[in-house]
Amino acid sequence: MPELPEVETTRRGIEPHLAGRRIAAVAVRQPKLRWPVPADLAEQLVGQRIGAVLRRAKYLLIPFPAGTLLMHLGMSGSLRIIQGDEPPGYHDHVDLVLDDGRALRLHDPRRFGAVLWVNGDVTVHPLLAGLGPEPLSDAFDGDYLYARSRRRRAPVKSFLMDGRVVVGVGNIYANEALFAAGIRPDRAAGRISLARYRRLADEVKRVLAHSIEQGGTTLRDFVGGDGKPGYFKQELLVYGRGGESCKLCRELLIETRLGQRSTVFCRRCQR
DNA sequence: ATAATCACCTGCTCGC
DNA sequence: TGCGAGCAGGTGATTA
Repeated sequence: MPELPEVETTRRGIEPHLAGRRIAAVAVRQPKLRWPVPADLAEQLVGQRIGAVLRRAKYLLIPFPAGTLLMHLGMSGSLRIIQGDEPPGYHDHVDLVLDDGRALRLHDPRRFGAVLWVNGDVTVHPLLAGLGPEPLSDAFDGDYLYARSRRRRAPVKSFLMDGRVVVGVGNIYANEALFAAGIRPDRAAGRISLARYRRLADEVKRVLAHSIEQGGTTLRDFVGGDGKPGYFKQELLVYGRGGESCKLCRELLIETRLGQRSTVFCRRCQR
């Protein structure tokens, strides 16, 4: 479910309900996520007051004086605010119970998500230390992409989805941004001009920012922290449309596989 | 260093 | 209706 816009939508949805609250209890019904949920999580969190909910890449971070709660939604995770007496359903693995009788509940069928406690400076944690710039920051632009891509033979789509290059560009938005920029996803990253990378960086920013405005892309049952679905899906131009006709030129869209990921493009509009 | 593949896990759709 | 195959929004670990 979650790409960057969905994670950001979640962050915006839950933060107002968490800020200022103290954590009254922690319930872990299934500790086997991507990594084990720490057995001493409650000891770190109970009694602590939440100030803010931050995001770095697709990680959600809740900082405390002694360390940071780090969460990731993986492929199928979602977070929502519930009334504390709502009984947990199947795949409702973790609750952070708040002092106002509500709770933050993690639901994650595939369990690729994570809930970790990081002591001290979270930015030097191995999961975060090597990450590339945020796509919506000024550090990410066409000149940066061009410089990082020289002599790289991997497909530009794989390059764009590499978190060490830039974070937060998942499969949906990589497909969409490459279509918008008119670049074939299987072109070698090192063989694309500066001008075209400038266009690509602009389209990545535009597509992500617009999707965040729409509340993310709802596939299956994603809902933001406020329970509202995302509205971006209806605007997807290529993702999930393999075999259908291009909305710009009517050519049949090609669906292939790059780096094990479903890839859709138009061979007329993208070169 | 870079590129490709594997792995984690459940649920759903498809073809037979 | 049942069953195996393949696929799904991510990304760290492992292998060439």
